Amino acid sequence: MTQSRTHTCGELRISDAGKRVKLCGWMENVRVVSASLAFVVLRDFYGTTQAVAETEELVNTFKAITKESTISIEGTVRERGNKNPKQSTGDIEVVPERVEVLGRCRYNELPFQINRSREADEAQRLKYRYLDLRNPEVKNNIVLRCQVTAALRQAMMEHGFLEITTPILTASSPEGARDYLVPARNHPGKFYALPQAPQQFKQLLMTSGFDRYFQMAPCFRDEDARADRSPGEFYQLDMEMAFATQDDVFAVIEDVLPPVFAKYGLYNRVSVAPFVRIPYREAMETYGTDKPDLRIDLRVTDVTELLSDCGFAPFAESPVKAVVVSDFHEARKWIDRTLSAVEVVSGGKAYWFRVDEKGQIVGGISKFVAPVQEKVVSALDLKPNTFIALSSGKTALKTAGVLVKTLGAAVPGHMDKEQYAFCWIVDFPMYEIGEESGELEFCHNPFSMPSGGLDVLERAHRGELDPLTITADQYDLVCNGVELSSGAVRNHDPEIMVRAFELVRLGEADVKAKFPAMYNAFCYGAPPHAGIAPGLDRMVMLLSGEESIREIIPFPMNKNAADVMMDAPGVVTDKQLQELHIAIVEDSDT
RNA sequence: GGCCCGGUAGUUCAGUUGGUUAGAACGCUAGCCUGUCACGCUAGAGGUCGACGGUUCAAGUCCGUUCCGGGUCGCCA
Repeated sequence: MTQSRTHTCGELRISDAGKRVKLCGWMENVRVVSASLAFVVLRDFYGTTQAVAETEELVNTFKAITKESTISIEGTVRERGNKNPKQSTGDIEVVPERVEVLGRCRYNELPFQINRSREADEAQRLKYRYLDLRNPEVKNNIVLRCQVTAALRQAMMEHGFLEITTPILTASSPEGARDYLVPARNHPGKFYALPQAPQQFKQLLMTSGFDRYFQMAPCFRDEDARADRSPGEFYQLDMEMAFATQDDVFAVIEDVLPPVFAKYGLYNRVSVAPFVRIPYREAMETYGTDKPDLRIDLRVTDVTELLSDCGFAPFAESPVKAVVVSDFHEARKWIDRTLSAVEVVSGGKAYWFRVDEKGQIVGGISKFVAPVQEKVVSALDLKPNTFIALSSGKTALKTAGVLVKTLGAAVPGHMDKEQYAFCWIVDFPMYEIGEESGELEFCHNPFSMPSGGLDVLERAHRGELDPLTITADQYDLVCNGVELSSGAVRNHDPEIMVRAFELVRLGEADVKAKFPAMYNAFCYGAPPHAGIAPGLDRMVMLLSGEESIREIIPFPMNKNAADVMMDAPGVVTDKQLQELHIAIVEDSDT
């Protein structure tokens, strides 16, 4: 290229008519109208511009170039005879005098058509992600991600936070998710781990006196994927504040996130500070989940007393939960389809009956409910045309939560969709009875400060208080039913830490063994501190409206944590293995 | 690891109770077309129906096994 481009493909307007320009880009399409008339669409990052070929020679030149080759076009801008109001550059076209192929596309058939790549098979898209990203619809999500990242970073700095990067090669942490391990060449038999989160480092920074820390932190967890959970790696807006309480953290988040959501999201209605706060137990009881979607007006009602004796076997000696949906007019087929979708998602059974237009209980398990119709109708205040979905057994609450979410979204009139509705889930329990062990265990993480501090723990140790009633100063940030983040006021006191561990039959030695740096550091005078880490990927998902997390990651891995484009994970040479003191052992179990 | 859904042309899909030569759209190739913009028209090429095994006179279709992809439960302090 003797001369660089003068304009981008999204730039030229009617006022540029007459100018001599040079454009570069991908040749998206050639529309051949006759032997001596063709229109060429040139695309780059910024947009598309049409060029016109008006001689047989030029038409043949373009016909000979494969689509998606990169080319440069030098020529003159001209007002179009037929303008295209749908295009920002639709008033003009370029009459080429010189066309040069810069990078020839060697294939006349691509794995998928660029402008329709979103419809293509996902494995193909991921293998040819560099082609997929040529599609403006796909590319725009990545642009959005950059803008959101930049806006969050700027807002955090305006709030006095310093961005500090923490190690990627670090120590394996004993709890939580599976670690990604990295063999240490100079330490035979030893491994680094990729951080599941910069948790301990940010707490150490607090101990060092960095008052307000944040980081666009890469986190690595070797756990299975979901539609909203990328396998392997993800990013968090990780932050921590010294001498801070729960309210201080909430205030920062309530100040930082809403403007970003309003500016870059699909909806400009966004919760304002203070966000609704819902205690964990209340959320579970009324929404059937710890990540309620406040845009939905349905609630879970406990009907155990009302229905456990109705003779329907699955309700006997089991909690029974109901979701009452008013103004319901869907058909039987719809009900079957919707409830079976609920069962797939929740893993539990869903039952139903409804109140018809005459006020009679009909359909589903009505045979069992009709005999106690009066009691049920008055207890639940049932009006005609009401649908009642029910769940029971071990998964009653969870299934009810899925019912709320599914029915709320599917039945007209129960969801005010076009908004970002934030809430805080607070007062998480500190301890629970472990399902396998049957003994007291930490519910979430042992870093959180128990509400009430040392005093509460001492009372629990003395048997004056059920440890299961102890809550932690721990909180989740939820938006539209999506868990964006967990956070907590941390336990910065070694003594409280030890006492907290002792309740689950561990002691000082265990604390020291598990978190040596943090325990030692806290023994040198640590500030009370608190923090949170909203997931960047999930936020961008909400803002873009995408339902798959892969749509907002530049180069995502597939469900099985494989990068089919780079062929990772892949085999390595024997020499590499030797240097790392690694021997491959075949799986022997059958 | 369990469960659910899917795998048919380069791509996205249809394919009825098993039945003659497996179709459509887009894309591709060729021809026609002087203002297209999802250009249009005509013709053509393109298939190991994921793989293996079975049932049957006959399998894309039924059965079994297996591989791959997605969703979900477990898991994700």
